[in-house]
Formats: sequence, structure tokens, C-alpha cells
Amino acid sequence: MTNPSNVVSFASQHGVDCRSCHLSSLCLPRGLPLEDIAELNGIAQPLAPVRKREALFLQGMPFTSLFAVRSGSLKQVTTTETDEYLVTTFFLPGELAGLDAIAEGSYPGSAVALETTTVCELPFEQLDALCMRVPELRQRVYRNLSQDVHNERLMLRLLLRRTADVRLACFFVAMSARFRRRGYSPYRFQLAMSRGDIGNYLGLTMETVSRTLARYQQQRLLDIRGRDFHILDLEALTRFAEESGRRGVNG
Amino acid sequence: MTNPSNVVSFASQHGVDCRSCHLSSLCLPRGLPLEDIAELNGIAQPLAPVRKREALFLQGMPFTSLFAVRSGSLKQVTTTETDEYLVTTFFLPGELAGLDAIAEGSYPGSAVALETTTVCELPFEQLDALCMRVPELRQRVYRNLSQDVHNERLMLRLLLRRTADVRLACFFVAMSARFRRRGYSPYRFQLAMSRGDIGNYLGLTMETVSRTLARYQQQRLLDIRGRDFHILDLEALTRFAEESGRRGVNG
DNA sequence: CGGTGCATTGACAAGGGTCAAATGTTGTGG
DNA sequence: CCACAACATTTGACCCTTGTCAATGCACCG
Repeated sequence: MTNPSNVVSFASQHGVDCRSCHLSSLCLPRGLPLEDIAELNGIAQPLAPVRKREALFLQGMPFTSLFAVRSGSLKQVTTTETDEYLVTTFFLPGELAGLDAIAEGSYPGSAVALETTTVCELPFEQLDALCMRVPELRQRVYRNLSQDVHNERLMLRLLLRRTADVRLACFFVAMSARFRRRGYSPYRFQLAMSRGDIGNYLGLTMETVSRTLARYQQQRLLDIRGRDFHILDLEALTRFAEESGRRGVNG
Repeated sequence: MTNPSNVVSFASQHGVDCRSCHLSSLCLPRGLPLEDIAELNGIAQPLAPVRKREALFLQGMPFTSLFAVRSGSLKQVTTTETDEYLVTTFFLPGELAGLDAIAEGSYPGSAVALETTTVCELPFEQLDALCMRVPELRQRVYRNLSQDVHNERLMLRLLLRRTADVRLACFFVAMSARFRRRGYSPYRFQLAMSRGDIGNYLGLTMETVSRTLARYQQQRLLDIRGRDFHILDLEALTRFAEESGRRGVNG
């Protein structure tokens, strides 16, 4: 129904200008020696903007590059053999898309822009070559990868036994942390994804998401205007996400 | 409550005899040249049996080795920061435990024997050294790893939106496949884990597992005697696991 | 202005969690 | 080998959470 897109803009089809792409906001180079960062920047190719509903890469495409999000946002969606449409990740500015393709050799889902989005391409061969010379970077890439994977696995297992309330609280706490880490306000942000996307990501229906948000609004935890979110009580939200709402199984 | 164990038998505390451990049933060496398999066998150290409720390795221990299960079975359990007890994996004979520690550098959960269990230790340094010389093996290890991770992520996302019926059907279909792949009967097997463990693994309560199994019994899909499972209609079970029982979100 | 898609809200039913009790099953000490 | 304790499983009753269906309100767009 919400087909990823017929109109696809592959990375390779984008105009690439030769100036380097500024990566300083990306978590990857944090704390690396300056000259290494410079080299990293030299590899990064800015791409023309990906527009809403267009795909940055498609599920099944051979893995060639990572992509650093500079502005905008994307969702990663996987279609299963049984034709289910699963939102598996969101990518925010400063984050790295494509990490989970390294292992597979091909992208395990399509990255669809939720709004007009600009990215830098990091051709993996070059990154890999650079990694050879900069062991810290290599470590960082793999740690980044394994950390992501580990976090997600654990989060999924936790989600599996939480109520809708708690799932959403977790979602907002996590989002808040992601914005904070990148230097944006952890209390006020816009999310370009629909209620349906959020629900799909958390294993809930759109309606449940909507109702739960309304409740949060009443309880003065969040102030929500469409896709504008204002966290009023992060502390309480965090407590709620961590402490309560376990279901099934003796603690 | 079911504490992993106070009495722990670390790999290093086990008596190790010097004869090599027969790995032919393991999936890892499938299709490798014979001389490589021989080398692999040379690395593998048989350990003294791990008894029920004892741990093969503990969550947080630095990663040193993979373990090939020869007989018996284990569950991997992770304790979260919020003190939740999550069953994340089961290891059956012929399978490899510890893969998910490679990335982390330490074991992300404890491997607790569900019954008396024998394993071979594969010290990773040696395995890694061997990998240097045998690129196919290296590929195989990493593919094995990434495949596991990928499968599990997808499975978790799917579980997130399935009914209890379907989760259990998936579980048995998967178990059946695992037994088949290792050369055991895919229709009749014993599972040493409790209903509680299965429930925890699938994000369900013990009671729901029990009731659902009773229903399957009535429907002549399975014949169950305690922890003895006999799949009567694998075909139907598979259809059930794949086709039906989606919840939430428009297909 | 009449679509098309997103969001909210209500009514309703069912799936499955919780609590509790009954019934096996396993393990241990005598 | 028995008796008893500890644990695992099954089953029942109840009701909360959340999915389903449906109607309505909003926005954006041609």
C-alpha cells in the first residue's frame, strides 16, 4: 500500500560534487585524531537530496556504501517473504545508515526518506582501506555495528513483553537521547514519521499509538502538536519506561 | 528466582583432555576441505560435562572461546539493567554458542545447561589464526554470525505482532528445522527447557504456553507428553506459522 | 471543491495476562 | 524404596489491554 516508491533515486544516480562532506556531527569520528577525521571527510561524498518517499537504497541491493545523514530523516523498511511490511529503524541527522548491510553483503531493507533528506555517501571499500591504516576507526565501525545490533536485539526482547504505554515511553526516551547526543534539544523535536510508522516499528496499531499519546498529553508528560513533540517531564517518562509495565513472566 | 547458578563451572576450570573433539556434526565445517576440518578438530578441546543449571559461561565474562554443543542443550539468558531475566537463545547439539560475544568482546548472556551437556571449546584466538589461513572458514564464521543476528532480528520483529498460537507454531517449526539440519528426526524430539523458558523466550506466560499446547494437542497437530514432542502435522503447523495470525498494522 | 491520506475517537470483542487451586513430576533424605 | 518437599504443569475464572471496525475531523493538493 505505502509502496517504498516506484521512483527511486539510487546513490549512483545522484549528482556528486567533489567537495568533501562535513562529517563533524557524525558520531563515528568522535575523538579520533584530527588528521584521520580529515581523511574520513575526504572519502565522504555529498549526494543530491533524497525527496520524501524516495529510497536511498533498496532492500536486496548489493552493499557498497554507508550513508551519513546530514539533514532530514529516513525509515528502514523490510519486506518479509510473507509480504509483511516492517519498519525496522529510523535514521536521524548525524546517524549512519547501512551498517546492518555490512554483514549481509546486501541491504536488508530499503531506506525511505520521510522528508527531504541530505546524506553523504561513504563508499565502504575506501572506508575499509582507511580502516586498515587507522585501527581505531576500524574498531569504531565494528563497535558501532555490534552495539547497534546488540541494543536492538535487547530492545526487541524487552518490547516483546511491555505494554503499549511503556513501549511508547521507551520510544520517546530513546529519541530524546538520540537528539541529545547529536547536539539537538532532547526536549523538543519533530518526528517526520507517521503514527502508523511508529506503531509498525513498535508492534502496535496506529490507533493505539494515537490513544496512548492522547493519554500522555492529558498526564502532562508530553505536549504534542501533530508531529511536533515537546517532552514536558523526561524524568517521569524515563522512570515510566524503565520501571513499570512489565508483563508476563515472573521478574 | 531461577538464579543462573551459584555453582559455576567455568570452561577454564574443566579438565581438558588432549584428544581432539569430533566436530563433524557441527554446521561450521560443512563443505570445507578435509584437511581444514582436521585442523579445526585439532583446535577443539572437549570439556567435562556441564551439569543441569550450571553455566558454561557467564554474562559479562571476557570473550575467549566459542563452544560447540555435542550433547544436551543450554539456554542463554540475559539479565537487563532493570533486572529482567530474558531467555534469548537455546543451543542444541551441533550448534555453536558464543557467536554473539565476538562483536561485544564479552558474553552478552549466560549459557546455562538445561540438562547434562557436553561441549567442545574452540579458543577464538586459535580459530582466528586458522581463519587467517583459511579464508573460507573466516567467511563461514562471519556469515554464520551475521546470519544468526539477522534471522533473530527479523524473527523478533515478526513475533512482536503475532498471536501466541503463531509464536508457538513458529517455535516448533524452527525447532524441527534445527533438528533436521543436524540429522535428527524433525518430527520427534525432546526439549529440556521448561514451559516457563519457552514462554520467556517467546514473550508469553507459562500459562499461555500450556494452554496453547493443549489446543494443539486437541487439534492433532502435536502429540505432547511432558517434554517429549511429536509433530503430527508439520505441514499444517508450517502453514499456520507462516500464513495466519498477524495482528496490528495493515498487511 | 471534492479527493486522498493521516489522525483522532468511540464501541466492541478477544486475546492473553493475573491469580489461584488442583495435579503431576522430580528430587532428596531417611 | 517410601514419604515428603520442591517444583512444573495444567486448568479455571476473571478482566485489562489492545486490536478491529467504523465514523469523523483535518490537512494538503490538484
